[in-house]
Amino acid sequence: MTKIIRIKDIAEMANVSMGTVDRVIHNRGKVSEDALKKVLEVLEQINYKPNLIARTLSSSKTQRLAVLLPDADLDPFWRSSILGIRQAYSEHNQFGVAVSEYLFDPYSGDSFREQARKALEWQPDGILLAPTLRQEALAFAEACQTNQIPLVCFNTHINELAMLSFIGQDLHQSGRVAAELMAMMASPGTILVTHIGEQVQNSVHIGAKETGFREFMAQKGRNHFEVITVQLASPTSPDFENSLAQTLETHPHTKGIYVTTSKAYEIARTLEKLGKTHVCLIGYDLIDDNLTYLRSGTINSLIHQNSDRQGFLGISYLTDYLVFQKPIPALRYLPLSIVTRENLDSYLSNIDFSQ
Amino acid sequence: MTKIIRIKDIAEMANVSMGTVDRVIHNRGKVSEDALKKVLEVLEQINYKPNLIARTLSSSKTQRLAVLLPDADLDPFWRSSILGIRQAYSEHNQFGVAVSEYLFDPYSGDSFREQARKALEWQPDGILLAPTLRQEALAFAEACQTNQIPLVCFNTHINELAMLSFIGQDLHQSGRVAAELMAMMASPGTILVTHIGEQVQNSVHIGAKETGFREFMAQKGRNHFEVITVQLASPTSPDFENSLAQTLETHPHTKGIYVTTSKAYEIARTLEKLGKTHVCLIGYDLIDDNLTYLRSGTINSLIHQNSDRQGFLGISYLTDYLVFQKPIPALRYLPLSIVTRENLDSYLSNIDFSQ
DNA sequence: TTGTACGCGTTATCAA
DNA sequence: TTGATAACGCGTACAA
Repeated sequence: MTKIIRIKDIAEMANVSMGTVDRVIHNRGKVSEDALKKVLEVLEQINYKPNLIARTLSSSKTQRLAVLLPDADLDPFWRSSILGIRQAYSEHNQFGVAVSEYLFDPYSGDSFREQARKALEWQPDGILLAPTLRQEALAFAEACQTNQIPLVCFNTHINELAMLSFIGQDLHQSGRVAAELMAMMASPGTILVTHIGEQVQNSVHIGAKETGFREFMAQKGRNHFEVITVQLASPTSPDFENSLAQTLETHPHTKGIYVTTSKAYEIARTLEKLGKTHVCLIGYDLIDDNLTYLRSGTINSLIHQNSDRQGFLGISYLTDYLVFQKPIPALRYLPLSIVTRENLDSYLSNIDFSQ
Repeated sequence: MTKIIRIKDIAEMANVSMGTVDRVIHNRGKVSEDALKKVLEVLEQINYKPNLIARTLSSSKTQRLAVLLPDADLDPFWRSSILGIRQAYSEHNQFGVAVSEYLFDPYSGDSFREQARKALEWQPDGILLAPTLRQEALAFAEACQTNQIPLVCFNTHINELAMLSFIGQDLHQSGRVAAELMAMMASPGTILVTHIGEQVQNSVHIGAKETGFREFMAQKGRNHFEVITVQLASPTSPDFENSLAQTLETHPHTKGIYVTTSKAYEIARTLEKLGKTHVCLIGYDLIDDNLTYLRSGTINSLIHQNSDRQGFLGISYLTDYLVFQKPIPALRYLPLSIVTRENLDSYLSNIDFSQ
């Protein structure tokens, strides 16, 4: 039971006032050589840990956090991120944080720039960003830097982008996990890899998953599998179904399909129509459409990106950084969760974070 | 931007003093009918949320949390629980909680009673318990109840035990997940189920996993698998190896082994000696010995109980309940995480909880 | 029964 | 450059 050391105690030990100690600790200057030395000496000896409770109570400035992410109505993938963000907000707003959401069209540069402008206009103290568009994100990050606003990114990693922290998953390893699952579940034959629903801009992003997938298959696939990358028509176009049917005809020994995006349900729907549900289908993310087909068995497994947790951690990190002045990790990879029919419910019941 | 409503504000609105408002909110009595009514009226209209920061700063009473769990030196399974507990402590001790650990021998009633006694002697405000021994735990829970000490349990669920909250996993579903994995990975043949390392007391505990396993196999196993429960010699005895070898001889078509405890490494070690690593082995928990064999491929998959998270949540729940007076869930099932060679590292890098 | 005043540890302000 | 002091919102002890 070591008693707590307060600023007041330090002041007494160093024979100075609390104000001086405060100035030294936060090095705000305006301290004489002499006083500085005395205080530092005491600080060396004892292990001062500031009382964060008292600090937040005192400096009751509310920190404004702007969140920039795609509109979930345009891509359901983002629904769970928002849930995590709101959950974090509801847990942290008592520490004096305000969160404002700016939703953009994930494929429209104009939309992004518009929302980014609004976000900066709000004069936030921190920003959480899902950088779906490379060029636009880079420009925005620069704006943040010149404005001295800390930036945390999630979901999509962009190398050259300067940020405080990134929260997401290891895409390369994620591809390996998918391949491992495929090798476990599919019969020997042809495996299709498709990036349905993704834009060209994200080629790096996508490449990592495919590279990981192929790497595993080359190392551990025992030559049982032939991996072929296919480009399908957009799922919104009427050609989509034909395009898939034709691909399957071209590759009659197709035993598995790896969808590197959250759009596996589009494939599943068509496979059911074509009566080809025996094909082993692996995709990403626990969005409603995917769950339907995971339950019916057409989708065999989903890799869970923990998007809810990504959002939650994003807000938590910014709060820690701004409110509590805690150090936060520069990189946080979340687990590559393997979800099947049998453990699905155990994940769904954990979408809340109350801890 | 709704401004914060303080007790002072309520007092002004109701034309009473802060003291009166305080008495009403915490219903400590000593309030006249008249004043009570006025304050309640205001409270109805506005949505008062007490400032938890100020509350904890003010009432600087430290809450004492006693933790009762098995000594990790006697069973490595408990190592990660402790890590989670300590992590939670390090994050919450600024809110004025003190944690004291009481470690017992998981198979000794005497040891448990001894530690339980010490724990109560410490006069804790809340208790976190891993109830490995049924009878002893029930008696202890009663003692807690008569002493009015809130009790949270984790890992092992005991039905009749009165507690504030339970944190663990759905054992029956866990068995189903194991079976699903087995059906994916093992060739048709005999599957052994073994409860190695568990005591008879926990038959209910164990039964749920096996029931789930058999249920899945009966429903979805397509008669490919014959499930047989085997009782092996204790892994500490010299007979262990022989006992397993003999079992494998008795069941020559053995294609898989499901170990319902964290002791899969004992089987793995022997399988390697016997040169039978082709047998599909599924077990529980990311303890070091298991990881070695998961990496070497002798163990095919581990179901992760998130024991670290269990401990973390246990402390968090008690803190929420005692310090912040928040409601906490009566039951929290954690995900049934499927861990393979490829996604293992993504779990290991997440043993910290900094959020 | 009611109201007031002090303390929790820190930050911020202001006079010296 | 310093030190004293008033907030921050709540709990509590004590006086009215």
